[in-house]
Amino acid sequence: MSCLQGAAIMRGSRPPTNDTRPLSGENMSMPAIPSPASKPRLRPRLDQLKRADRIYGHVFDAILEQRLPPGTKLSEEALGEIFGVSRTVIRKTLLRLAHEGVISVRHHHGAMVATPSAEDARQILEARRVAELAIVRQATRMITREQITELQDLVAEERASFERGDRGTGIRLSGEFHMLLALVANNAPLAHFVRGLISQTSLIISQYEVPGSNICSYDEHAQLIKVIRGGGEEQAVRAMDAHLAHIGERLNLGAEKASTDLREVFAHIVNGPGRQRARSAAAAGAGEKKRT
Amino acid sequence: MSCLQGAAIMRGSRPPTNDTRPLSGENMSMPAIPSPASKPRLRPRLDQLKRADRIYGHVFDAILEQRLPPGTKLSEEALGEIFGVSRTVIRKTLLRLAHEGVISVRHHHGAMVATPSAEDARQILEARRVAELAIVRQATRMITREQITELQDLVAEERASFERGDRGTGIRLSGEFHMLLALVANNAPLAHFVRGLISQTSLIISQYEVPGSNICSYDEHAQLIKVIRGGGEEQAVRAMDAHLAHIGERLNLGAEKASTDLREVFAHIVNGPGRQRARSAAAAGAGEKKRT
DNA sequence: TCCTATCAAATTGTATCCAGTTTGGCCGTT
DNA sequence: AACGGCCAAACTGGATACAATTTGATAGGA
Repeated sequence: MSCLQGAAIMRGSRPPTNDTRPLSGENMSMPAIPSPASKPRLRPRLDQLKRADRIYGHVFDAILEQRLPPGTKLSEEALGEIFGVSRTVIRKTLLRLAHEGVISVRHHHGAMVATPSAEDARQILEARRVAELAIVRQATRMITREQITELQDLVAEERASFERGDRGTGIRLSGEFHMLLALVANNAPLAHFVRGLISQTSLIISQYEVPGSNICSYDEHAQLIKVIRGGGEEQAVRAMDAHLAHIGERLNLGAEKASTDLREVFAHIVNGPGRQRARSAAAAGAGEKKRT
Repeated sequence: MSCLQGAAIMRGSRPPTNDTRPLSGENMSMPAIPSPASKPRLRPRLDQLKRADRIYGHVFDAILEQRLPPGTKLSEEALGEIFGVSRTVIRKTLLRLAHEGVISVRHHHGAMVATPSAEDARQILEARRVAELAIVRQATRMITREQITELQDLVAEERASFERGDRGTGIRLSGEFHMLLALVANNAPLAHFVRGLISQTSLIISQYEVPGSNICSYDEHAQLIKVIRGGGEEQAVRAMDAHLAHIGERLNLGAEKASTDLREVFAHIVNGPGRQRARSAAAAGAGEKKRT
């Protein structure tokens, strides 16, 4: 596992729903992502964030660093007790995480860490490809010398973290690399989109990565910087494409994990012998995605 | 204005944060968007949605159809009274709308319909271009004859709505066209992303469209279908690119609207003669986007 | 012994209540 | 008369209390 998770940059720079500027007439509720021009301020001290944001950050990090593996139940009461707040704040946090796709929430069933299917994984990686190729192309056009230095510093940190065995920080920084690149491209919606995809990629990796492949990708990041600095758009796009492809190659998406969608598994059965309750399942599934 | 707003398909098919499937082992909290293969069920009756979803839908539609113009204050108490629920439910709804970028929420100031800046608009349209070009390419590869028929029916409805003067429905259907295309491409994250961008485009149009340009785009949609049916990916991409470009051309993004970011307007002033409170503004603006 | 139905514990969803913040108005001072 | 500060009303943020739903367990019957 390597190079595709990210946490801090995304969390810190985005006091999400209720930050904002106090005296502005214009206003875009798009998550406030600082442009690279103004000292991105990657990791604002957690202390000075609002409680809800702090909790969000902690849970987010825990998920990305896989201390909370996919499928883990996230009880509102338990979380509230842990962080010393009422369920109100926890619910707000969970709603945000759900919206970003890292947890799934079911009516009257609570929240759990998302367990993307192989098909989900395929779609997410493809979406990342679409977004990040556009980002790297734009970034190659716009990047300043200062920003190149920032990226290089980031990769240096990333490498240092991995080399001194601090895998957690390494994973985080490797995600931040992709985020910082997105900020360079100066497109807030795209950056926000990629941020979510990166975090979901983390879940995918923890589920589908083949055991042996513990290759870290800071060297690919360094290579990417070189190409971007060179200014060749198409070359940069190809480099990013290859980088993302390598991520996909380390996954085993061929065989779906054991636990898949039950209704799909038993789709051929006309009407199960089960209790009448089976009906409610079908009804609840009305507006839901159904691939194939 | 035409062809870029959308409401129903997105709302209806997406009992957002707390829908989900009841008996599935796999689970992806990505918004559940039905695939085109299974009768998309574009407009499930509002009656059978949960209250929170119903309210969300009503507000969402009102914003997209510009019955709630940008800048409108959305008081929790007022909304709660209108829909006959407590503020709790309203807050949940507002959080969701904020996540999707159609409203902006400020700490202790409440929610208001978003007023994207010209720069926001530029970024949103560019993001749409990135996403929709990829979508149309993929859709051209995968589309079935059935899906082509669905798209044609949709455009027919769209045209009929406009021709009988039902502009509201027309606007909705014209957005649904883009959404349906995204569903054909069979990539849930991309479809979700585009959904948000489409709704934000609606806000942009209501702010920046030049008065004269009341051209409706069902003919361009029909043309797009033809090209897609033809199967030429590059041709389809070019057609979509042109279509999106036309949207941008109808906007006046050159001169920022009157009300822009105050801090930017008075940036050249060293330190306003104002009360000490000016400081808090600067502090609150710490983690916020700062273009240029 | 196995199956079914009823019931209770647990947990989420919703409403209400209290606290903190903002904002506009009023009053005193200069 | 104008400016600055104080105060109260309005509204949002958070916590607690109550209602609804799920789910596992237990008792009854075939």
